[in-house]
Amino acid sequence: MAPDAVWLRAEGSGIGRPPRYTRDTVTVAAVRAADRDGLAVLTMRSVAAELGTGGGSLYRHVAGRNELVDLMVDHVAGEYQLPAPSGRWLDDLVALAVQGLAIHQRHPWLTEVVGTPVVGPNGLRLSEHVLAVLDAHPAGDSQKLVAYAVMNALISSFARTLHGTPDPERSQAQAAYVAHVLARGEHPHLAALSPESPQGPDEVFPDVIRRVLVGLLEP
Amino acid sequence: MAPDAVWLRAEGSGIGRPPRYTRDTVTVAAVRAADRDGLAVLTMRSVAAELGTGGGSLYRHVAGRNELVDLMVDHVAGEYQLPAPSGRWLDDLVALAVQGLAIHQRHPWLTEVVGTPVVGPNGLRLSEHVLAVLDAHPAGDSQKLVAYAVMNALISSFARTLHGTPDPERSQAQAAYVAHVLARGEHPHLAALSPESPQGPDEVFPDVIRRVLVGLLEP
DNA sequence: CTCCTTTGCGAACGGCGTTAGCAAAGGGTA
DNA sequence: TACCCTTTGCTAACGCCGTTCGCAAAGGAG
Repeated sequence: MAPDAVWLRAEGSGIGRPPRYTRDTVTVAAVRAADRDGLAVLTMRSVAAELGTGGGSLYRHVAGRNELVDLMVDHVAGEYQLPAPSGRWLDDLVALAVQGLAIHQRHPWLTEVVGTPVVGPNGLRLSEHVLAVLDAHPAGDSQKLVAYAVMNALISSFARTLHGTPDPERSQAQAAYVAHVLARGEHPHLAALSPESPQGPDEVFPDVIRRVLVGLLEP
Repeated sequence: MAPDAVWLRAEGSGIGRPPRYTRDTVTVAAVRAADRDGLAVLTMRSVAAELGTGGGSLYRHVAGRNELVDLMVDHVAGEYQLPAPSGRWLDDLVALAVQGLAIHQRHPWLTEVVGTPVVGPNGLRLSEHVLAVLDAHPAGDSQKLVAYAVMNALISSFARTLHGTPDPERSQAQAAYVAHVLARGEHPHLAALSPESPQGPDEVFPDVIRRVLVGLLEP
């Protein structure tokens, strides 16, 4: 028998010793620590220390680290503002993607989360809203879901390149290797790349999303 | 002083006790173990056991686990077949993306690798080839690089949905929660989704890639 | 006041990545 | 052949991680 999902397990039965932390308290502390230090160094003990307690105490409110990450992801998914559809689905989706990129910049650890997309209350609300925006669109369901998935993939991808590498030593070593290979004269197209890009990735992002969505949803 | 990248450090100086394993031997064993068990349970000790030795022995050939993963990624990037550009850049790029999806299906652990794209010899070869395919295209460098990044992001995203979740219990719990929320009557668009998709994601993949690339690279 | 349920918390367990120290294996030199 | 020198293989150990367990503490019900 599989255990219930987090969002189906009630908390605070009302009887017994009253809880000092809630599931949300733990989640907020974890998000704060991850915003500051990143997800790789986020341990149960560090989250507990954020609350002034020991590592084992969290397991009263959270089944484990993975579940805590799920809670964190859905928590920041609640930062999406979902205005009523304007009737112009393309504008609405682009605005949504821009919001997603902003959320990723506020919470850079989001790009370190791998796995399948977490569907908590806020994730479902977002999915529902995307489908509502596309309600009048003649495309089929699977086509709309693919567009949604592509949108999310591009948000993550752009956010990753915007953050840069979290390990400066690694990027330096890689840059040195690339320079060494390019100096050998092979890979002429790579060597001919202009080192400066005319505009940053965050400037072209809305246009990229718009073009991609047009390509996917305009016949 | 940052240490050199893996691909700049020579191995096998010719003097001293001859090595029993090479960097490539370790990489191949790690790829084999990851293909079988996944990246999450791939430990230094398990890779070493694949070679019949102890965990600490690997550090003679590899600086650490992260570097081993880099080697693995670049190793499987060598599976790309890079034929001469045909002159039809769109067909060439779509074929390349289909190859990438096949590589991800042969090595499902690739989707678990996060971080920045690894640039080893094979990764550089692939990038060079993409730029060669787009050589005659009038788009600017940054536009081509964005298209390349989008292509890779979509390959990973599609591969992830194709593999399904690695944890069946988790997906079952999430499905139960989604059913519970949908039964409450909110989220009408989500509830109205047809449970069956007319065609699998791998069938629509080439068309999706083609549409996205057209949207990005056709004015 | 006493029971009962729930929570907080520290210690402990197994496993992980990584390191240190030493034995082993071959080439160079006489 | 015998000896040195360099490089490799391997085991034990360290510190840290996620997780579990057992018990003390805190409040409501009777």
